[in-house]
Amino acid sequence: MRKMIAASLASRVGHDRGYWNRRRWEARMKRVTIYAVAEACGVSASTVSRAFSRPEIVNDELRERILVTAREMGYQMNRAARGLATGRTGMVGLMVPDITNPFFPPLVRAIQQAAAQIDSSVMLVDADERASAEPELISRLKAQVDGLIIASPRAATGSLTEAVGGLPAVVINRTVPGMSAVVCDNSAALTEAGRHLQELGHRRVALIGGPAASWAARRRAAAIRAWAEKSEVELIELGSFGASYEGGREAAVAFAGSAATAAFAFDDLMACGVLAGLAEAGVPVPEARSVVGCDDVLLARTVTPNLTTVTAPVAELGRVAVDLLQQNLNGGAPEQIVLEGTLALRGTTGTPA
Amino acid sequence: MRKMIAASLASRVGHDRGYWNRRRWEARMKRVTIYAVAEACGVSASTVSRAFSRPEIVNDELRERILVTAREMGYQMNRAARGLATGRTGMVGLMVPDITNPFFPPLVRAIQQAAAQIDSSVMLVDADERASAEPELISRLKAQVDGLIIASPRAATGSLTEAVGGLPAVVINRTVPGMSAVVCDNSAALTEAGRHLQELGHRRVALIGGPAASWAARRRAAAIRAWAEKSEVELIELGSFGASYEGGREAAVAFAGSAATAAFAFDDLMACGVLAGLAEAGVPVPEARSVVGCDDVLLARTVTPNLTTVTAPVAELGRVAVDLLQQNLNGGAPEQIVLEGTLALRGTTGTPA
DNA sequence: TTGAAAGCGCTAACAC
DNA sequence: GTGTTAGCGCTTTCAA
Repeated sequence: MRKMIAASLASRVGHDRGYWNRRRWEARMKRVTIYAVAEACGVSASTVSRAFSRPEIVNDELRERILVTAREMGYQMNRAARGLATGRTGMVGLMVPDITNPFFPPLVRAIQQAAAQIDSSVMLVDADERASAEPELISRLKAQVDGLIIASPRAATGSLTEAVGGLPAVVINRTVPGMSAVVCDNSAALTEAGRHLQELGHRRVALIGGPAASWAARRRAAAIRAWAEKSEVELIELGSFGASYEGGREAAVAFAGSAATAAFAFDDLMACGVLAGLAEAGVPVPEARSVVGCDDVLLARTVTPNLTTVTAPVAELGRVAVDLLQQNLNGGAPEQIVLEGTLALRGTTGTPA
Repeated sequence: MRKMIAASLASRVGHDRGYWNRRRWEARMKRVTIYAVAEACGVSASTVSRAFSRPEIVNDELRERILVTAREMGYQMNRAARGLATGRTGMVGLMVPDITNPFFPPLVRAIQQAAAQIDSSVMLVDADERASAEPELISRLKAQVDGLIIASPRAATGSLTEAVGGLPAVVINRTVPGMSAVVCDNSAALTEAGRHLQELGHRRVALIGGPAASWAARRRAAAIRAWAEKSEVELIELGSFGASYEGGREAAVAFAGSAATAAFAFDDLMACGVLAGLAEAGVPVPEARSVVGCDDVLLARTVTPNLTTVTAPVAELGRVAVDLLQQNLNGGAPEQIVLEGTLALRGTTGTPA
C-alpha cells in the first residue's frame, strides 16, 4: 500500500513542475512517519502514536523501545497531522503593539520560554503601533493558533472582543471583559514614588500623560492623581504625548516651561526623551528637575543619570499569561491576575533647587 | 455522510472528558469547511479548494461567487489541513540569539512583515544568548516550518549545518556554507569612520573587541585592522568583552587606562557601556575621548551625546532574508547578498585634547 | 473547467 | 495494553 503511493508519486515527479516538486517529493520520501517506526518495532501505528501522546498508557518496556527506535530513525512528529486530527495546533499567537518598544522584547522572551515549557510554539505578530490593524491581525492569527496572548492592545474593546471571537485569549496590561488578563499594577509604586518626591521637597509635580488610547496610561494617571489629591502636592497635567522618545522630548519643553520641579512620565521611553529634552535646554537633572519613569526597560539603566522608575515583573507577566492561557485552553473560565510593580530609586530624583 | 460524522461526534460528547471535549466539539461543529462552502454554492469541494489555491484555473464568475459566499460564511482555511496535504506549513522559523538586544526587534518586525506579504507566518524562538542551545532549538523548529531564518547565530558552523539538515535556511550577518545569507558589510563605513577620526587628529585608537564567537565581531575587527594598517594610526586592541552594556563598562576601564584617544566598540550596546564607564570615571566625551559604535540601535540615538555609529539597513536586511528564503523554497540555490552599512556622524567623536 | 476519490500523518473510539 | 478503523480538511491526480 505504502509502496503504491510511493510509485504514484514517483511517476508524477517526471513531468509537471520540475525541480520544485522533485524536492518536495524527496523531502516526503525521506520523512519518517509513525508507520515506519511501527513497522520497525513490529507494532501498530496507534501504539507508536500513544507512546508519544499518552506514554503512560503503553507498556513501559515497549514504550522505551519505540521511543528509542523513533529517535534512531530520526522520527519527528508532523504537527500539521496531529493538528488536523486533534483540532489543536500547538501554537499560541502573540500580538505586540510594537516590538521595537523596549518593554516588549523581555516579555516576548518570557512568553516564548513559558510556551516551550508546555510544548507550544509562539507565532508572533507586530501591530506596528497601528491600533486599527489589530483586529485584522488577530483574525488572521486566530485560524492558526490554539489561543492568543495580546500584549497591551491599543484597539477598542469591542473590536478586540469581536476579532477574538471566543478563542481563548489573555490580554496583558489591560482588561477586556470575557478574557483572561494579567496586569501589572503600578499604583502603589507610583504612590510611593510620589511620597518620595514629596519628602525630597517637591511641591509641584507634573504628570506627562501617555497616549489617550492607552489603558495603562489611564491607570497610571489615575494613581498619580489619587496620590496628589491626598497629599499637599499640586499636580500639573501636561496633556498627552506619544509614547515615544520623541514624545518625551516634546513634553520636556512643556515641563521646563512649567512651575513643576518634578515629573512623572508615562513610561521610560518618554522619560528618557524628557531627560534628553531637559539636557538640551540646559536643565540639570536631578539638580533642577526630577523625573520618574515607569517600566524599567533597558534604557532606564543605560541613560545617565540612571532613571528612577517603576520596575515591572516582566518575566513573571509572561509566565502568568501563558499559564492563564493554558487554563483557558483546558476549559477554565477567564481570570484576572494582578502583579505589583516596585519602585526603583535611581539617579533622576533629587532635592529641588 | 457528513451528517453521520456529526452524529457520531455528538454521541461521543456525552461521555468522556467532559467540558474540555465539549468545547472542542462545539468549536469543530461551528467550523466552516470547504465542504460547507461547496454545498452552499452547489459545487464540489475541489472547486472551492481551487478557487483559493489556484484561482486562475476556475471560471471567473464561479470563483467570484465562491469567494463571496466563503467570506459571508466566515470561512477560514485550516492551515493544518492544507499543510498535511501539501507538505507546506506556511510558516517560517525565526531564531534570534537575544531578542532583548536592541538590534533584533526592528529586524524581527521587518521579517514578520515581509513574511506576511508572502502569506507566511513567523514562528519565533529566542536562544537566550546560549550558543549551545541553538542547534536544539533549530531542530525543534525544523519540523514545523517550511524554512528558517537564523539571525546572527553564535553556534559553530558544523552544528548549525547539521541542525538545519537541508531545510531551506538563510542566515543573517554570518555566512554558513550551503545556506543563503544576507550580511551587512560595515567595512567601508568603519574605514570611513577611521579616516574621520584621523582627520580629527586621533593617532592612537583602541579596538574594543566583541565576543570571540561572533562572526560579525571578527569581520568588524578585520576591517578596522586593515584600515589601521594602511594609515598612520596605532591600533590598540583591548581584548574581547561581552557584547553587552556591562561588557562596555568593563572595557571603558581598559580604554581610559590606555593611551588611545578614540575607540571602536563592537556594537552600540557596548559603546553605550563605554560611554557610561567613561562618564563614571569623569572622562568627558567627546572632549577627552571619542567613541564610535556599530548598528545604530535605538540606544545610539537616546544616549547623550548621541553616538557616532554605523547604521545598518535593518529593514532591508529582513526583507532580503525573506526573499532569499522564498527563492530557496522554490528550489533556488543558496545565494549570498551583501548590504552596506553607512556612517552616521553624531556627538561622540571630536578633536582629541 | 469541474467532479470523484484517494491520500497527507496522526488520533481516538471501539473491539479484542 | 494493543490493533483496527475511520476520520480531521485540504490538495491533487484522473476522468469526464
